[in-house]
Amino acid sequence: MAGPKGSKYFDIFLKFKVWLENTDGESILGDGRFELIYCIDQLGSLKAAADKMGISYRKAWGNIKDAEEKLGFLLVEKRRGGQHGGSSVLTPEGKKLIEAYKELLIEFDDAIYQITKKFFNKVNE
Amino acid sequence: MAGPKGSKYFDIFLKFKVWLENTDGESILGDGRFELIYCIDQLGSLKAAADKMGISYRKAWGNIKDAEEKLGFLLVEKRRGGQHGGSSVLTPEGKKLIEAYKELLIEFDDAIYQITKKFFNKVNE
DNA sequence: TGGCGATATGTTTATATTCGCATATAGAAT
DNA sequence: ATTCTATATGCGAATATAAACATATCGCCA
Repeated sequence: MAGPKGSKYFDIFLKFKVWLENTDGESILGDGRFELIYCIDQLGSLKAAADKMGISYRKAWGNIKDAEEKLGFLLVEKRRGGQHGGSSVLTPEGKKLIEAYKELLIEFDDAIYQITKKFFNKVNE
Repeated sequence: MAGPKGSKYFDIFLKFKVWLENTDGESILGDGRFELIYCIDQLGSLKAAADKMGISYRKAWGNIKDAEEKLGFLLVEKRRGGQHGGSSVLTPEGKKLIEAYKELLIEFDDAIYQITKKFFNKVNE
């Protein structure tokens, strides 16, 4: 599930990417961060999610914090301390976001398939 | 015509980007380069196109060369010397590519509009 | 043949991003 | 109290990307 989505035709690929931006044109959330949020939801921990994705905890934490600051609300409810050091679970808003995004990607894939087919037909006319 | 395309909802935007890649995962052509090619077509000169886009000739030339190398065919027919120093016109392949890309973007915009409407409805449920 | 203007290209400088190191803190359990 | 582990965060190093500088070449025309 890593890397941008896209369609293939012969040896050239038409790729696409979707992401959220705020009014200042700053990137808030893209595929990578959505996947990270998804992993947090699955694993209950930012560290575990970072490990699973093969990125450093520092980076994962920075990404979540940055997204939350730009969105203006929390995506993850974080606790620290305790027997297991701490934990992270999604807020209702975070949960809603990944659900909506998941469906978005499915619909995108559908649309892309149709559009790119036409594109390559045209290029090879 | 600069910057990524997208749809708006309240103060958050859903943006998208499309581009071509080769089998090595190298980016070949995106919005910027397509616009550059379009300008060359309009102006008949790489320098004039670079000026119009506000980028250096060095950069414009490098972009075109890079794209051509990765595609394996020429996008622009270049001539140097002569009364006016030289000129650049699109090859038939280059022309086809920008035509197809132009239509692609229109269809993308359509699809995006529908999909993002649904996305934001879901997020705000 | 000398000038002009666009193509052609290597080299270097600057800027922006990302990565990773180091370190602090919370809090349940023993 | 001490230990254990995940959250929290500043900062300098390492890369990647882009911008800028410097020159060479080509070929019509005066």
